[in-house]
Amino acid sequence: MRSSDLPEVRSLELFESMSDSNFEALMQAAYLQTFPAQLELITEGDPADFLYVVIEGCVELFARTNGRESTMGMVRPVGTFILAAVLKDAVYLMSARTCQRSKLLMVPSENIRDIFQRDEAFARAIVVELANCYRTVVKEHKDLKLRTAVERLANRLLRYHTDQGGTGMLELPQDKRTLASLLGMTPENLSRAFNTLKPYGVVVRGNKISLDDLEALSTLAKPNPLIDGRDT
Amino acid sequence: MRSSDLPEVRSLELFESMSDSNFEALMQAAYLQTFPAQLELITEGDPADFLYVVIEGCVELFARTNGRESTMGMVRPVGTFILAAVLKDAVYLMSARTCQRSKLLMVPSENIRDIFQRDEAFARAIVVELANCYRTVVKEHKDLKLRTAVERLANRLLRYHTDQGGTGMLELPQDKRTLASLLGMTPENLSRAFNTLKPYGVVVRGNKISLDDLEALSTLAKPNPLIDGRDT
DNA sequence: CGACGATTTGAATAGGATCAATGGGAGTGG
DNA sequence: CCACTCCCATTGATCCTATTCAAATCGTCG
Repeated sequence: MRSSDLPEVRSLELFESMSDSNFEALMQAAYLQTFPAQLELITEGDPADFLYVVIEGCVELFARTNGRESTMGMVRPVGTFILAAVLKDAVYLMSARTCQRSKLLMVPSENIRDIFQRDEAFARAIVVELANCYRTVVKEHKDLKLRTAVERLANRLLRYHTDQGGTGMLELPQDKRTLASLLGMTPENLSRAFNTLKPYGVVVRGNKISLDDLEALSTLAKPNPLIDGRDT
Repeated sequence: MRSSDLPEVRSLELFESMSDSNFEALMQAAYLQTFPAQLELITEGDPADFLYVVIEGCVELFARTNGRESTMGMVRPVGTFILAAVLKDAVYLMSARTCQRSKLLMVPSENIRDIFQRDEAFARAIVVELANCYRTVVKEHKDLKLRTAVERLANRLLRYHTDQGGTGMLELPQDKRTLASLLGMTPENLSRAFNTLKPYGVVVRGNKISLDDLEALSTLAKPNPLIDGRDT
């Protein structure tokens, strides 16, 4: 792989504490590749051959069953996906596709497991990463089970708003279609949810949103750090 | 703690590969305690002081927000809960209460983190356990997002049926009220879902169910190992 | 037997999905 | 630069699912 990409990978929490030689070994075995948009990278049910790291672009995790499909998450630089399947040497539970042209690092899962056995610091970093993944999904699950569609949207807008600096403006980081699926609703329903939020100061112009009455929106949304929090 | 309980704890996947001395140390620091039914053991948002192991009885994990409440999972002997919060030294994301009189082992989280640092085998076991937890929640999340209430119930019945030996009979391992919440619906709706399944050979007598037409039920349920599978 | 909680049933409502049709850019090709 | 096309998003109408509220029934435990 190109060494210019190494620093950002190395600085990933997952890789930063491992030994130099083990990191070298991992990178030796890894592939760095650019994929076009809308390419299905992995399919649920397939054996986990690689751990993926998103270097540039964006990847959508999704799941299918019985003809239906739902977006499970989005991965942006610099983030990894399907770590659990790799560690367990199991099949993927989710499929993944590129949203845009994307540069991905693919680390063979054998090498991950191998070095995991030998590098204590790496093993510990993996635990932290896994625990984060776990807690993220638990929060999403709570979100879905405890809130209505409008509440989920309201809280999501507040989260994006905070992430993007809290200027009263925000940009949706994905299609409304994808956002709808991520929030567990149909595109039509998302559109109506935006209308429902209009009286709360939510103004939509394409994928740019302005929040003109944060207080009202927060009162409706009732954000909860144990669901919406970044880290807690 | 009582040494008669040690073997079953020791044989937990999480503890079985760690060194004897570290296991001793963990157990020295741990408390074994019996709690009455319906006692709230931990509350989401509280700091994670202990890792819990269910020795006898049953514990319900649940979450609350904004006045609503939902069952997130059930833990039976011998299983652990809230490992991720303990490892991250973070707050609990879920609350827990006993369903029945239950005997629990409480291991101070400091000791867990301490030995996790020192015992490589333990660290590895933790990764496996965490990966399992993660994949379980992902499956539950897929279940909720991709299936209707009736489908969720049908698949759940098939799973219990298999777990209990596949004799055509099964027993619900919890209240219908709790099952409903676990499946993300109201008790009333669960009752109606059972009625919907009657033409598919599902006969309900209290918490005892018989499945008289497995083929029809499976055709409706379309079970998917990537959602319903125990281990995959 | 009586009381209580859990479950079931019924009726009305609300929330979301589906189907169908329209509007609105972004990109393409003339 | 403009017209065309295509896809996404929105809107409307309707249907279906699930929730809510209310009441009846069942079962269990004192």
